[in-house]
Amino acid sequence: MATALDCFAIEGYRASSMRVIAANAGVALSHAYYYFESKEDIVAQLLLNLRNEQLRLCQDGLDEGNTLETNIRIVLEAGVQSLAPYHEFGPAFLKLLLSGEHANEEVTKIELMMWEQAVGGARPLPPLGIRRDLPRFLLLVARQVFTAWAFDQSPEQRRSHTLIKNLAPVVAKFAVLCRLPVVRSLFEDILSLIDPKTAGKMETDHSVSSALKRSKAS
Amino acid sequence: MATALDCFAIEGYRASSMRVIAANAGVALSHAYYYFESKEDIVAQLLLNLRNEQLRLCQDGLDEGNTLETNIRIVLEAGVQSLAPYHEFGPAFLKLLLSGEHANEEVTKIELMMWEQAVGGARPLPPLGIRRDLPRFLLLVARQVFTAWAFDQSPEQRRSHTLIKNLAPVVAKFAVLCRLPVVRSLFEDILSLIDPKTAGKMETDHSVSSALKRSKAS
DNA sequence: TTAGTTTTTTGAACGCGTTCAATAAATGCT
DNA sequence: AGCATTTATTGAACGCGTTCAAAAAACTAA
Repeated sequence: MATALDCFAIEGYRASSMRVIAANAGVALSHAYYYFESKEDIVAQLLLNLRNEQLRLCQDGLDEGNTLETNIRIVLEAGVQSLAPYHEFGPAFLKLLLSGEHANEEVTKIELMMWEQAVGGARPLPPLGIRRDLPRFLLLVARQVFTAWAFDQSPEQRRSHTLIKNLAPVVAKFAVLCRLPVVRSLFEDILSLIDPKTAGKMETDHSVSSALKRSKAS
Repeated sequence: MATALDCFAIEGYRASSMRVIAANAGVALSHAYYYFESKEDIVAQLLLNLRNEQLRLCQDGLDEGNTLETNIRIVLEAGVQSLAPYHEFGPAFLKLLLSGEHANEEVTKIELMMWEQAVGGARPLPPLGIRRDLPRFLLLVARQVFTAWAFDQSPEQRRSHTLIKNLAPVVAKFAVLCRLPVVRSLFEDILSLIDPKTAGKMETDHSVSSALKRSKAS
């Protein structure tokens, strides 16, 4: 594992074939598959390591009574900072996360933990009504930033940094606006979209007509 | 090309290796690379074909004075419907779109065209202030739905259909809420995030205060 | 017709991720 | 000790996407 990570860091993704990693570790190619199920497996472990580093990186900045906006920036910046040396892994990371396989539950757990700290440590505290769900929403936003970062071809991923800088105040502002009932219900609608709780019980196409009726009624 | 698409439709993605496609077309393997730069190239053309089919599919439903919500649903549903036979291509499609390579500009053009029709043909018309930018915003939303669809493992991608059904009213509602200045500025902030027009000249964090001031002033 | 040039088409090879039957080494049991 | 069984390690192979120099065919000009 250590050899694989070194290999990744030094030689890069494309150059770090299974053969190269195995050779650098002094074992046969096929022996690598005795320890790892696949190459994706190694990438998954790398991502987990990097998320732990992100957690460590941003732990200092949080819990100091910052603005929510500042905390959002701290977490996101720690993310791109820890991932920066492995930017070429971006698409592979993304595929891993989106496909929902491997041990990405652990990754999600770490990410959620960070966002809970970011929300809980923010002063002033976000509106009470959304305080509980805000971390999950921020996780969603962060995944979006991650997607943008993964394919960011600008030098040193400048565009991703700019995105973070501009996105943080928007999200923080949105959180504040959630005090207004209209915005608040929007927030809840968005969150309810991603959870599979109400999945798989409607059958007919009555939804079309009902949608028409509803929009006419309102 | 026709053989390749047939192959994709009949045998599926994984089974349709370059060798199989070439054999089915009655040519040598290397000859396929005389016509296509890579396998990704074929996938790109397939996606373009499917977007054209989506355009054709939803052309009937639009331009009939539907609600914006209905139009959103029509376009999104036409999307998943046309893509359904090629669901296993999802990750490949996604990588193609996100990496911004190949002829995906043409794909984006078609998508934008559909959203312009969806917005322009909606009755009542969306708020004047956002009418011009709404298509681009909807394109953004659609890409998000596409991402979810690509990795949707539920039978017949039910979850994606549910997502569309629930998402459409939320987005339509958001569009209506854009009459409120606070929500409207949120909308503009989000849109300004994705365009690289204001990229690489801001240094200070004045954007925070300006955003707050704007929401207070309005 | 013939020679030269461009366009099509091919076979063979490369490195990749992955699999598998086989051997070698370590371990447990009596 | 010796044998049996589990664990570690290997070499060889498979199919994949891709490349490339060279052969075949088609075309052009004298």
